[in-house]
Parts: sequence; C-alpha cells; structure tokens
Amino acid sequence: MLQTHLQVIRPITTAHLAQTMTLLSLPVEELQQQIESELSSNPALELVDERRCPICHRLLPEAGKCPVCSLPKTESSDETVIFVSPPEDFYVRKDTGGSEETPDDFFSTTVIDLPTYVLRQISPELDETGLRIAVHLLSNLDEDGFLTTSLFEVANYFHIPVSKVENIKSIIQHAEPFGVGSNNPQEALLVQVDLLSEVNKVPDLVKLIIQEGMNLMSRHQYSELAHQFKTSLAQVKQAVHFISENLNPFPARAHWGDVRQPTPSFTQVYHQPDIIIRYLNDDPAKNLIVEIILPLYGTLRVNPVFKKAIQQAESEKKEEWKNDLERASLLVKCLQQRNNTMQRLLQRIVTMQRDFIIQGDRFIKPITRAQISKDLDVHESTISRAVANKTVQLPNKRIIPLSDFFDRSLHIRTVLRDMIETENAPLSDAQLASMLAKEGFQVARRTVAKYRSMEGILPAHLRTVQT
DNA sequence: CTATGGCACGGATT
DNA sequence: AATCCGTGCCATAG
Repeated sequence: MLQTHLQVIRPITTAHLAQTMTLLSLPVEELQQQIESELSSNPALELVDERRCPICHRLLPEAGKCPVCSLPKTESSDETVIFVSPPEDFYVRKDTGGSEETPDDFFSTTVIDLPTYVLRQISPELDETGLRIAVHLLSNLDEDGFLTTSLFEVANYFHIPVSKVENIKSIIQHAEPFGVGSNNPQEALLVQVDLLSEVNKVPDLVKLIIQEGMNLMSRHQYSELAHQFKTSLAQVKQAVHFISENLNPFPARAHWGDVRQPTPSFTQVYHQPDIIIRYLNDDPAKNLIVEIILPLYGTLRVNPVFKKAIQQAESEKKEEWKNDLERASLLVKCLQQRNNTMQRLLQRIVTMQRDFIIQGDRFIKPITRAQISKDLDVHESTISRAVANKTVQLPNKRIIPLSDFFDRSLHIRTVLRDMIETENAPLSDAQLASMLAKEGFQVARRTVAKYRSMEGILPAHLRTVQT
C-alpha cells in the first residue's frame, strides 16, 4: 500500500494533460476561482498563506511585514512546498533568445493583485487607522473595481465617523487605476474627469454628459443628447469620443493609456491583466520587467499531515482520501506547468516584439502561434491555449489581449489611422486604399472599410477635418 | 452615381 | 475540425 504513494504522486498522464490544458487557457481571475473552490472542497490541498497577515488576515503589500499589524511573515521550510506565487525575483534569467537583442532584459514573476496594487500607492499617506480602513475597503471590491460595501457599515465596524471613511475612499479613488473604489461607473468617470482636468483641458460637455446623460450615452443616442444639452451633434460626438478615448468606466478592467485605445467602444473593455510588462522603476532607460500575475498568495501544497494520516485510515475512507490526494498533487503540478509555459511563451514574445511593446503599434511584427510553438518545441494547441483569454498591460499602461501580439493587420491599421489623422480633407475608403497601395500595403477597398470601423473611425462623409 | 456596410465564401491559421 | 480574416458582391443611403 505504500506504493500507492508513488503512484499517486506520479499522475495519470491523460488526466494530467487534460487538466494542464484547461488550466492553461484560463485567465488569472478564473484560475483563482478554480483554485479556491478546489481548496475548499479538497482536504488534501493546503494553502500556506505566507503573504497574508495572520492577525488581521489582510494582504501583505510588501514581503516582510503587514502594514496594519506590522508583523513579519512566517517562515516555512518544507521540501514539499511548491511556489505558486514566487517571491519577487524568484525567477530571473538572462535573455539570450535573440541574436543581437539586448542581453540585459530579465524576467521575473511576481504577484500583484488589485488591492495590493492600490494599497502600495496610498499607504505612505495614511496613518494606522487609515490603513485598516483602506485595507477593509479594498478587500471589498468587485471584479470591476467597485465597492461592494456601504460606507456606513465600514464606519460602524471601526466605530468612526462616516466622513473619515469617505476621506479614505476618496484617496483610493485617486490612486491608480483612477476611479477604483467608486460605487458605479458614473462616479468613476467623474473622478477621472477631475483628475484629468488638472492636467489637460476637458470640455465642459464631457462632465455634463457623465452627470446627466449616462443612459443616453450608453445607448448611443447622440442626437437626443445634443437636444438635451442644446448643442450640436458634432459637439456631442466629440465629447463621447473624448470619453471613450480617455476615460474608463470600469477601473479594474483596464487602464486608459496616454495613447489612444484600439477599441474605443464601451462594450469592449478588458479585465485585470494576466501579465504586466513595465520598465524597472518605471524608468524607460531601465530594463523591461515582465510580471506574470499569479492567482494566489502564499504557497499551495499537498497537506503533509493529510498525507501521513492516510496511512492509518480505515480502508473505506482510504479510497476517497487517496482520490483527494491525487487531485491535489495533480492540481499543483498542473499549476507549475502552466507557470512554466507562460514564462517561456512570454520570454519569446517579448524578445520578438520588443519594438512593439516599447514604441507602439506601428512596430508590431507579424508572427504566428505556429512559429512560437516551433521555437519552444511544444504543440501548437499549447500556445493557442496559453494565448487565449489573456491580457497584457504594456509599459504605457494600455491593456491589450495577448492575442494582439499575433495580429496581422495591426501594422496596416496604424498607418491607416495616421493617414486619416493627417488628412486635409476627408478621404474616402477607395482613396485610402490606393494611398496604402503606394505605401506598399495591398489591401482591398472593402478591407479599408473594415479596418476603419475596427479603429472606430467614422466614414468619410461624417468626419470633420481635424486640426 | 458614389460611398459604405452586410453577408457569405475560401483560404489561412489555430 | 473550428475559427479568423480578407475580399467580392450586392443592397442601401446620401
């Protein structure tokens, strides 16, 4: 019976493969749910919660100590421990993939979730009580970054006046992603408008529309809006355009970059990214860092106590527990595999699309998943699954789907966008098509129309000449 | 008559 | 095998 141990640890390959594949195609958010449900239903699985404060059970923003209780994290040295969420710089490696690419790039997987991300920014300006409140608020955010508790409850809980809580909430809202911690999209937008108008000029109409015209705007009833605010249709369109370009009604789903978004429509917003690519210390002179967001804090492992207990179990229970044990170790192994694949994939992508990441859409290179799969010596479907449903945050804070790295038409689309932006008079699709042909892009007239709508650019006769 | 968007087909990609 | 993408044809709007 002792042999079952070995058999259990070494998983049945078909099941292993099947689960690896499904886990691979899951974005972090869903993966987290998956793990949590398994964690609560499977006694063999254990989460050693190194990064959560044992007293207040809140997130630890920095490795080391809890901002609320100032407790050091617990040490754990168990050889069965598997890092689901490696500490910072856990995985650092030289990049020698390209021939003359900078060999300085390094990759590290770190763990950041939204509450932590926000808390890191605001913790310096808060006292201890403020931190407690902030942590409480942040742990009650929904997936869009909106608050799910009322301020009164929080105030009661901490026995403090509501105004204090409001104060904290406001601080949170003004941290990145701007508007996080609001109660609804409208509130988030307003915060963003205020912040933006400190730096740039924002048309008054924008604020008006957000305050009173949300319903009409979301239904794209622009003429009604124009009527309500007694202004021209063009003005309204401009304002709505401004909103979709610069603001984001769902703070947690995406940042709005300084650069314009490829999908200006409200219907297409992306969730919390699976991967963050940024400069070291946000300094463009420094190296690129690729963070692969992992779903959990602490370490996930097979509970060693459970493993021992199974030997003394009654034969009836034994079967059931053996099954649990098997599932647990399978899950852990699959997670490791997922992380590994994601890392290798990202390493490859980043080296190949370096210019695209740093300098923008114009420099994307057309690559296919098939190419990558050859390079990494894995099956095509593996890459497909790894790419599917994932989003990446670029150094300029834009969030794009990972599949954009394989977009064949993005390059032409940016050229097209430039043409229209710099046009003197509105150009028709046919004219644009022939201009593109001169530049070396052979595309049909019909295709130009498609690209145009993909970029959210109005047809020629509705465009006004830009200044 | 011109410009554009919808539908659908075929080839490439996944 | 399923899906995505570019394109041609056609209907419709201006």
